[in-house]
Amino acid sequence: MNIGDVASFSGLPAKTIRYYEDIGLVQPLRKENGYRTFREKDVHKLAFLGRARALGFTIEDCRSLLKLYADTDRTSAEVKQIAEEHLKRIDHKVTELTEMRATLSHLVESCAGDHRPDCPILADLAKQQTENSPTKA
Amino acid sequence: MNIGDVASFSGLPAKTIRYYEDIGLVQPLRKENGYRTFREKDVHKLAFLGRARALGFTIEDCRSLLKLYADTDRTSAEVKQIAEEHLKRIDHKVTELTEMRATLSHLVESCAGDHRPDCPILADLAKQQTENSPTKA
DNA sequence: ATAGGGGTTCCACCTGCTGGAAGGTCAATG
DNA sequence: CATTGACCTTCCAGCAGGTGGAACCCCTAT
Repeated sequence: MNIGDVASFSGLPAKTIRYYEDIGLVQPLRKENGYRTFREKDVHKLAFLGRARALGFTIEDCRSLLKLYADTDRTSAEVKQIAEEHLKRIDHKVTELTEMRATLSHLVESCAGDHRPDCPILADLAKQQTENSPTKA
Repeated sequence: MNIGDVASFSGLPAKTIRYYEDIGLVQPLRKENGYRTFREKDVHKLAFLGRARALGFTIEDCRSLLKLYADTDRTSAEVKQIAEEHLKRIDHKVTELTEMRATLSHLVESCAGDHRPDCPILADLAKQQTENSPTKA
């Protein structure tokens, strides 16, 4: 299978597939002419990657998951741990976004959005506040 | 005010402040010795930036917001539009994450997480599926 | 004089691709 | 047999939004 076929089959752009080879996630063979040849298992791996990425796993997570997938001596605990950590990351992000959303939608609602310059959104962004604790540089 | 003072005052790392100067968000003066000197208004701008970034606005949004802030001929409609677009982005992201979360937590729950290798998480990631529509390369 | 805690620049790296240039290959057509 | 067009290849640059580090200067206190 050439990369184009794999791309349409897996839903991943050819560029991404090449990138995945670059970072060592898949190892397709090469034909005489230099073209990549993807075996069943390569295609399967790429589909796996596509699904894992769609669930938001990082590339490093994917690497670990693929390793575990290939390792019949794995324990499901190892897999679950990765998934749970990822779940935590997702929850964290959602919380963050939800807080932003709350503040922002409040501001948006209070803004007339007309021809006048007065704007509570800008006012809020500009308002003086008590000193922040410094973030580590 | 030196950069360190501004950093602890605004809560932004010095590195970030330099970066913001680099991309033209703030224009501190320079002392004879090359040190940056931040005026009231620079510090104010940086605080503004810190708050806008904390609400998730992109740097380009921040640039626009600062411009509007400085422009007394602005209309609140212009500001509101930026905020509303950002709100939409946030909602989109939350939806995305929530869907991931649903799938993922379902998988995590179904996984024993013990010493055995059988794992529904891996099984799901590996499962054969109907052909995807190709993503544009 | 020296030590430390500022500051400066510049360059590389992070994540996860994506775009584009410059070129090789292959199958089909004129 | 030449050419066209759709493939494929590599490599380099760039996106966002910083962050880390090296190598160096500056200022104050001891």
